[in-house]
Amino acid sequence: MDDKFASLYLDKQLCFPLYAASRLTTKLYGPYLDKLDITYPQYLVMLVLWQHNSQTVNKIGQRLMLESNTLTPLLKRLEAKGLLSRKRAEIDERTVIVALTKKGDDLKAAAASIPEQIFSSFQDESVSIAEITIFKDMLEKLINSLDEKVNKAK
Amino acid sequence: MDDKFASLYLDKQLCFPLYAASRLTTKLYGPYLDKLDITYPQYLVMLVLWQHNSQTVNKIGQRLMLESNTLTPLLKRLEAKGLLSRKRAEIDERTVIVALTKKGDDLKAAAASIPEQIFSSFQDESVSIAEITIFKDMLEKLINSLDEKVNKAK
DNA sequence: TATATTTTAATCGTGCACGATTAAAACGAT
DNA sequence: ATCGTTTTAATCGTGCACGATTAAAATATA
Repeated sequence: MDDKFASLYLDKQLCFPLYAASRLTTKLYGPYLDKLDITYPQYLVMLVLWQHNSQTVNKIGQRLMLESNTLTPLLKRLEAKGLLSRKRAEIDERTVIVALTKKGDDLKAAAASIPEQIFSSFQDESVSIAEITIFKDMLEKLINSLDEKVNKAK
Repeated sequence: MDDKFASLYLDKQLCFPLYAASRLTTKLYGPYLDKLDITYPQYLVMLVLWQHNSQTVNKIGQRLMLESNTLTPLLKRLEAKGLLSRKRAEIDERTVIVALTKKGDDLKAAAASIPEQIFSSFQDESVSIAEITIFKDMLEKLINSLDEKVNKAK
């Protein structure tokens, strides 16, 4: 059966599975993050801070591909939870330095088991580690390509 | 260098690339969807309706993995644009039937070139069609696995 | 047939995403 | 040194996502 609109079928497109997979992944983290009382985007910010503490809003944005319009309110919420501090840099008053508090740093220990638990929940599946590695490589290639196209103006 | 928190590094995780790829994909569609005056989630709903017209909110939700709390307001916006109609089914007053209007159906022609244009923007890349196919298969496998884990209660 | 249960869409509140704009600080070029 | 440009974070408005709840209709059960 020939259909000149076949390209518009949902299942022919790459865009929907990416969207669905991303949302499902967020939900998968849900129960673990509830225990830490943070959301998934907040978790990503904490990951960045646990790996490289004390950095500008801009730097966090580069690492997560987010800008201040998203980050500023999110960082304020994490500040309100007592997990980080925000203060203007003396050397350059335009920038705001975000740094973990003791409480924020301590949360790292509670979060340490999450990747392992997420990972092991896939162990009984037909998806091998080798496959996941290939998949992640392709995903990163795709991101680089997309990033170039989307941000070509900048 | 040994690091007991290495698993918490952003670049070791699968979750972030999925999140980033999904957001970048949405942005890539941006310019094309601006011309149709719809958003990306609205485009997904239209794809579903172009493929199978006249269905309940529930059915659309199954296809996009969304629920009425997200869909109802979104459908109302598309209704306000004159692209679809919403009305209670006579046979079962609980359900709402969503159907394309003439205008909504006509938009299909304008959208028909989008997948091609998106696809061709990757042509100069090092990503082959074969690779994309493998990637999509893995993505769907991942979605099925995630869906099972996330919705195991239901 | 009454009553309990399930299904369906809608509503509400919170927290992202993001385009567009703003204000202040820093920088650069004359 | 001054003035225009760039950089940086913040603000604002709109539109998702989604957990929790609600109300009405349909269905199942006693």
